[in-house]
Amino acid sequence: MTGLRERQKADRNRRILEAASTLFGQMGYEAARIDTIAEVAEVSVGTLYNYFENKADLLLAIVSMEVEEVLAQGEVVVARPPETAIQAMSVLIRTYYDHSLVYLTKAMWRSAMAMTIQQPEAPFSRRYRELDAALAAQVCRLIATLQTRGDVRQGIGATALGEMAFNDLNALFTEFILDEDQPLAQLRARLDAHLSAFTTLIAT
Amino acid sequence: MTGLRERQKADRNRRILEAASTLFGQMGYEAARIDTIAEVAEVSVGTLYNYFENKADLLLAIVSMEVEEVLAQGEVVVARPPETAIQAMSVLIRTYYDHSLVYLTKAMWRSAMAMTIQQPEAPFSRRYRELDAALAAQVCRLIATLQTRGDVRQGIGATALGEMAFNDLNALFTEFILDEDQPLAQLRARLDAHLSAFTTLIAT
DNA sequence: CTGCAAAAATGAACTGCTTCAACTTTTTTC
DNA sequence: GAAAAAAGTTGAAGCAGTTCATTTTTGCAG
Repeated sequence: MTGLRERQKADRNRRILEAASTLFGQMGYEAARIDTIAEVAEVSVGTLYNYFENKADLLLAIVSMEVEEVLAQGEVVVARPPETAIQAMSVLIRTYYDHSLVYLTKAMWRSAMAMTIQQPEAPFSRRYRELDAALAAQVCRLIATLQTRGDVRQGIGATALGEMAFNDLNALFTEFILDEDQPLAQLRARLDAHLSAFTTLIAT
Repeated sequence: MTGLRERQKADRNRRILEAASTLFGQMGYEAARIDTIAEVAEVSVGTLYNYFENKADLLLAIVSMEVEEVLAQGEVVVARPPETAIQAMSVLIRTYYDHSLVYLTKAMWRSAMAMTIQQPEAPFSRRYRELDAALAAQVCRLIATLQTRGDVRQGIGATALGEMAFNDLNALFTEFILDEDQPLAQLRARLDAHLSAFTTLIAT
């Protein structure tokens, strides 16, 4: 693990990710040229392509790091869920939403989403879907907890409910990302409206 | 409307769509070259780009025609919905699902979806989202009918329920499209599982 | 330390979508 | 019906992402 080759490899990987992250943020995903990223990372274009399958793959590596952070934050909420069912759901999903534009722009999200759809077999597309599934599972676990606590009616699996909720909240997020004019506040408002309807359905 | 220029324009448009449709179907979206499409349509590449913004836009024009057909078929179901709530929903959504691979391949769907996300402002992306909204509205209308008929509980707006259901069914469809190995039968099975949970939630 | 094999880096060439300045056709004007 | 204007067509050049044969570097055995 401490061989020269290993260390150089890890370092190049880091430099590429750092360069890409900076440039995507500064000038947007589309405008950032592979040549420029390679130059800033101090590797050749060919080497960059030894480390990442293509440009979108590089972006998805960055997106994945972002989602991993959100997952960790969500874990805190699930561990100690707020009082009411609607509050608990609202706090968890806001954790997701509020974090979404810290490191990434809407354009970056759009490109990342587009790639996972277009090339579902690429390694980082798989990783992205895994993380997405992990987020959905987190929502399911929250609902299961609420069910145990007696805030959500029995008779329907927490997984079924959680996946339904997640799919809905994901759709809201996608619409938010697609509309450059929609502010985060509006996304939050729409979230609350949907959660209100949903919790009415599932409340005891 | 009968000026020479108008007629030539309509004819070129038709020829391009026909050529693209044939080639996408025959050899797949990625493998079909713009040059080839232009050649088959008997126009120059430049002309093709006068009629369509880009390759994906051309694909979306074809996808739109497909969705329009599905919308018309769905209208028949909504006009005379089957006996039970779960049957009604199942029949409507199966109308959507079953029709989806008649003219389009999974790869074509993936490319179309990816483009609407990546370039939301392109004219046919807007059109695609409009059609998507029309499908969602159709589901909402079905639920409203079921509500009037007394099969679905009052107190929650049919639109809220319909949109939630649609987002869920859309997510199922997206997973189907992303997985080249998943057969239509499995999508139908998953649909029934989700609808079962959903109708339990919303039934009177 | 030297030579050899394996691994990795390199960047010029390639690919296929897209653009645009020059050209052609159609319509309008007088 | 000729001339001017408007609309539309054309294909070669441009562009940016990607590939791959060549070169360089690293690890290892003798």
